[in-house]
Amino acid sequence: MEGLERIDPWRLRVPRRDPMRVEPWIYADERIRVEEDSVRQLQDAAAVEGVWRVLATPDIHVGYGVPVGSVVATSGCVLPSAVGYDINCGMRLLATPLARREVDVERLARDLRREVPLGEGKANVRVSPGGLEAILDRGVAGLSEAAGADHAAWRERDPREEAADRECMEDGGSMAGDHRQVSPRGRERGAAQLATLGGGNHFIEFQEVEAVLDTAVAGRFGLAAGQLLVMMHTGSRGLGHQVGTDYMGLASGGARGADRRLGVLSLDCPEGRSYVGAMNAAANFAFANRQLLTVLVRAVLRRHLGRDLPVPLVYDVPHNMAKRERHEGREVWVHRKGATRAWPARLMAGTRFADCGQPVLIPGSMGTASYILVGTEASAESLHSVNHGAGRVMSRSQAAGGRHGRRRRRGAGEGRPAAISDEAFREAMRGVLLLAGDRAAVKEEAPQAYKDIDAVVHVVCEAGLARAVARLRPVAVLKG
DNA sequence: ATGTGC
Repeated sequence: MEGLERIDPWRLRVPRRDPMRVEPWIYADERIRVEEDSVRQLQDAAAVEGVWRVLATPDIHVGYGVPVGSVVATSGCVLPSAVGYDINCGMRLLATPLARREVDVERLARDLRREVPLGEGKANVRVSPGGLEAILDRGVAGLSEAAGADHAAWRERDPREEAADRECMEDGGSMAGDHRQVSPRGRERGAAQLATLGGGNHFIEFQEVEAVLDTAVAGRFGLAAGQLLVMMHTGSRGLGHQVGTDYMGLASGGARGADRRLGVLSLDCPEGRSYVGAMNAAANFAFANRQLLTVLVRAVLRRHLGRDLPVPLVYDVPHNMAKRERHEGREVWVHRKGATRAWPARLMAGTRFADCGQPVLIPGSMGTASYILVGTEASAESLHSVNHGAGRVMSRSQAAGGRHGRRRRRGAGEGRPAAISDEAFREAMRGVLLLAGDRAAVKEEAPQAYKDIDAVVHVVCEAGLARAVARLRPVAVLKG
């Protein structure tokens, strides 16, 4: 793209000019498409008060104010639009001890579909107001206090298993949340939404380990070729969305640059500290959501494959979150929006990953491979961050030809790339069982609407930010 | 992403 300067085969520079305060860079090679509008968003983010670093991963694409696939570090303030609406949207991977070929995956997937509401606006587990407060304040650690929900996802929890699970979650599945900073409307939206999947790119997928790329680390993560895994991708649902809406609105009042969406909240003011409490509360809700979905997944696996089947959690990683971290000797707020923390062994001291580094879970698009990576010391240059997925190349309406393909516009719509045909979609999904909550909407997530995950992962590995541990192949996918 | 938009 014009205006970008190539640093080396894996890095592009966005030259600094007024009013930018810092110079962003992008991890991308010649195969990675970088939209002009997403570069403009990086330039705008680089002009925000208090900004210290701006960088983008190869899955970069346009987001609300700040691109998805970006890392923005600030000092003294937070930037809610650099976290986005789906606070603590993240990935979780469960391992089974079984080979995919010895399991009837289709039966499992169809059974799980009956347990998990798919799509937007769905409800499942309802908790009391006090129970919700415990979850918002302590995440997975608050689940045992939030007793009383009459639901299988609650009754079938195993406290010992849950304690072991917490050792395999970023921040132990528990941030310093403050339920009082979540608006009543946000709490209402979340009250009955635990153990739901949501829509868009969220999924639960049965996968097979197709290739082990680092035998030693894969062994440490409990992964071996041919193994059946369950991966999930979901976040904080309507509750997190409401937190994002409330605080982006609050921050926009003080926005100084061209884009009103890029308002910051100073941590010297109550509003900034409130956002941190509310964001952490929403993050806790998302951790609890993935935990209760895990209970349902385990219940289905055990019903079919044996009551005592071990189904350990490999790891749980957020990819939309702001966290206070120490980088290059200073305390900064690292906002990862569609970017995943990738800590090397040294930074995992005191955890069960102290000898190998943090598992990094990278989904491809629907119907394509996913990857397990591990962080490296060299990822310090990206503030220990990698991509979060493949990244869009087509908007939703573009992929489906209008909202769910129903609206086919003439005139203004002419000249834009053609929508994905039903035949091309079927071909791309060949060999993968697709169970979709909304048959029309699912085409918005077609593989063709996304970048090539192999190319994206290639860049972060070649740039030295992570090492590839395993490549996973989808077998059956549940979508919203 | 989202009880989905002018």
